[in-house]
Amino acid sequence: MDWTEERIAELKRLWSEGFSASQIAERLGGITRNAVIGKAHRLHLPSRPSPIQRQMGERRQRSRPAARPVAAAAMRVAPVETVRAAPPPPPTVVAKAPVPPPPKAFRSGPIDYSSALTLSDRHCHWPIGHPNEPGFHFCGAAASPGRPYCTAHCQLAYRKTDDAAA
DNA sequence: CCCTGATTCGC
DNA sequence: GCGAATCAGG
Repeated sequence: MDWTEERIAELKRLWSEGFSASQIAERLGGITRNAVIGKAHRLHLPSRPSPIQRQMGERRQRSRPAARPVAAAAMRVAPVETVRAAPPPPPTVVAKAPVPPPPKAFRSGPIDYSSALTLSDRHCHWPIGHPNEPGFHFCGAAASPGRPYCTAHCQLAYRKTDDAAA
């Protein structure tokens, strides 16, 4: 894979939005996180503080999950059937959501997820982008143990408050 | 072990 | 310039 203008732009965008190198690598496809990091380094992209701590400590990097779009897109893309399993509630609205949404439910459905990652249970199922848009994909980062989302998105989806120390 | 980004260095 | 291997770390 060569670094086209588009890919570089995407790299810069995702990198600046706080996505991990592996996330970016999967998003761009065909490259490893090493390649991403190496390229980012060469582009003189600002380095991020400390990898993990950033996820845990801050939650500024919202990634606009497709809460409603899923349903809307489903209607256009294909007959809705099993897609209704709503993706995680929007960060701003999830404030007091008592129970998290079902994990993998929204993985299956009429929507063409060909662009989505091949997610294992260990990877984040947080939808990113609009299901009907080209760039749509699932987060794909390492998920928290026993959870469908990565640490960053878990906070948005579950609104945990008991792991302040963690 | 899982993961993270940073750096090195042969290509 | 590229990125695998490696390093240093949570």
